[in-house]
Amino acid sequence: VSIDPRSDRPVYRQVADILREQITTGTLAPGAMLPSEKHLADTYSVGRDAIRHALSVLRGEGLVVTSRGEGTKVRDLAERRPVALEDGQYAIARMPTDPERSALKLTEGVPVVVIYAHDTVRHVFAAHDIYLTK
Amino acid sequence: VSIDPRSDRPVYRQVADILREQITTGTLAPGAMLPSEKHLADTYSVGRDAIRHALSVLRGEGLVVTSRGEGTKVRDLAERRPVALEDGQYAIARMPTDPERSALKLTEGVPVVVIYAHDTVRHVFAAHDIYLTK
DNA sequence: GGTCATTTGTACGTATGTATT
DNA sequence: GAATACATACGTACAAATGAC
Repeated sequence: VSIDPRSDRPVYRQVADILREQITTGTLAPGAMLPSEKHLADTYSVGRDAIRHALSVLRGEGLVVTSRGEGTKVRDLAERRPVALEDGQYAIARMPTDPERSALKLTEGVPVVVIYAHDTVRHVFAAHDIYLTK
Repeated sequence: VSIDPRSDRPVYRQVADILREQITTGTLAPGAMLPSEKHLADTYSVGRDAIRHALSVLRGEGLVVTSRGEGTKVRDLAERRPVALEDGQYAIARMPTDPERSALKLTEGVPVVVIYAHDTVRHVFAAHDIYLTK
C-alpha cells in the first residue's frame, strides 16, 4: 500500500483511502490512536498538508476525531442516535458557525444538523451523532 | 475593516467575518463574483492559505459557491427547497464521498444530506440546497 | 506547580497542474 | 494559444493545547 504522486487521484485522497480501509477493516480499531501527522507524512513520504487534508476528509465522514495537542483517534462508530422531527420543525445541515464549534467541541470538517421550530433554532447536533427520522 | 494578525481570532476567520458581513448586508449581492483569491490575499495582506480557508468556511455555510477556473460567487440565498421524509426513511448529514462530490459537482467544504429507505441510499443532496421536514 | 517534548492549529511562501474564459 | 483562477502539494515557522515527568 503506497502513494503514487503521479496518479490522477490526489495524494491526500490516496492517503484517506488507505486510512479508511484500515479503519473499516479493523486494522485500526475504534478508540485506537492514529500515528501523528508528522509520522504519517514520513511514512508515506508526503507533506503534512496532504496528511491534514486526508484527516479532514475522514473527520467529515465521521470516522475519526482530532484533538489539539493529543492526536487523532478512531471514533466509536457505536451509533448515531435517532432524532425525530416534530410537527412544524425542519432541519438543515451545514458547517458550524464559530460559537457552535466551540459549544460542541467540533474539530475541522465536521458538519452540524440544526433543528428549527417556527424559524427559531431548537437544537444543534454534530452531524455524525444523529440521524433524522419522520 | 482590516485584519489584525495578532488577534486571538485566526486571520482566516477574520477574513470570513468580513466577507460574510458584506454578503449578509448586500454589499456583495447574490450572483456577484468575489475578488479572486490572489486579489483578496493582496487586499488584506494575508497569505492565499488564509483566503482559501476563509472561502471554505463560507462555502460550508452555503453562502458562496466556487468553480475552478472561474471564481467564487455569492449564492442565491433562500433557495433551499423542502424535502419531506417519508415513512421508513431516515436522513444523515456528512461530508461527501468522492463519487458524490463528482456527481453533485460539489466543491471543498460542502456537506451532503443522504436519505435512506430501508438502509438503502435513496437520495443525496448538497446540504445547502434543501431543508428537511416531517 | 512548572518544564519539556509532542501534537495539532494557523500562516506564510513557492511551485505546478487543471479548468475556464 | 494565452491569461486567469482555483486545486493540489511541497516546504518552513511559530502558537497553543496536551500529557508526562
